Amino acid sequence: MDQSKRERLEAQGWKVGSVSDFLDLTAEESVLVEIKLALSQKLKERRQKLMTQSELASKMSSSQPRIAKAENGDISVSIELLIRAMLATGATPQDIGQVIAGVG
Amino acid sequence: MDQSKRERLEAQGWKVGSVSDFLDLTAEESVLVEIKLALSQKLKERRQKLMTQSELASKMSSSQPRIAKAENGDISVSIELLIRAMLATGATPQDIGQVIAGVG
DNA sequence: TGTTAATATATCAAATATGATATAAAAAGA
DNA sequence: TCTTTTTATATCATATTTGATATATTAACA
Repeated sequence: MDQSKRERLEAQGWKVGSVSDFLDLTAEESVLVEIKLALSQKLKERRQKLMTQSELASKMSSSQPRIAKAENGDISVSIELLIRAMLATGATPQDIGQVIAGVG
Repeated sequence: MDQSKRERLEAQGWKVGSVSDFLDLTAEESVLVEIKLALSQKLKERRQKLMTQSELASKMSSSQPRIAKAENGDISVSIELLIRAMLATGATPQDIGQVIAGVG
């Protein structure tokens, strides 16, 4: 993993003290992180083409700040919320599956 | 949706009072339920070939009862846990993506 | 520039999900 | 059958995730 990726993770609260600490994440843990980041990024991409964060938030009875966190890979956002948000942008299960399959 | 599917959902705690109540789920909500059920089923299928529920539970520092709930589509199990469990059986992001893409 | 719209950050109480434990039920094998 | 293993169910204190709110920052644009 390169420096910039690590910094991006750390900035969002992922407990990454150092590269070697990061390597202590099990393979499964880091795949999970990567899945979340991939969903975040795709969500942002889709949402920006269609509506504001506030509009998306109403569509799914959430809040604008939570959408901002979802799009920025904040650690407090669950995969569940990311998927709900993707669906609210009109993404199909195929779209979502493709994003996840693209990890790794 | 047929009667048996509805009964399966209700048995797991999904709030499905009647067929028409069920239809009040937004499209997004029911897709989310279907994604969870699809992951549950695939998890059970994979796990059974490889190990006991207890063994899987240790691998991911969870508990046997929670694996049972995950495999049976219990409403208290998050997509997050389902994905963690899939990964602990050796599933790849591709495997998981394929399951989700297959919904709908 | 100034004004407005959009996004980001911080905090928090309430809701939900968690692993643990105990134990019941079912399945597998003698 | 009896015994052991495996899976299911119930309960619960703890931890995590949630939407809401307030507000700061940034972007868009007149």
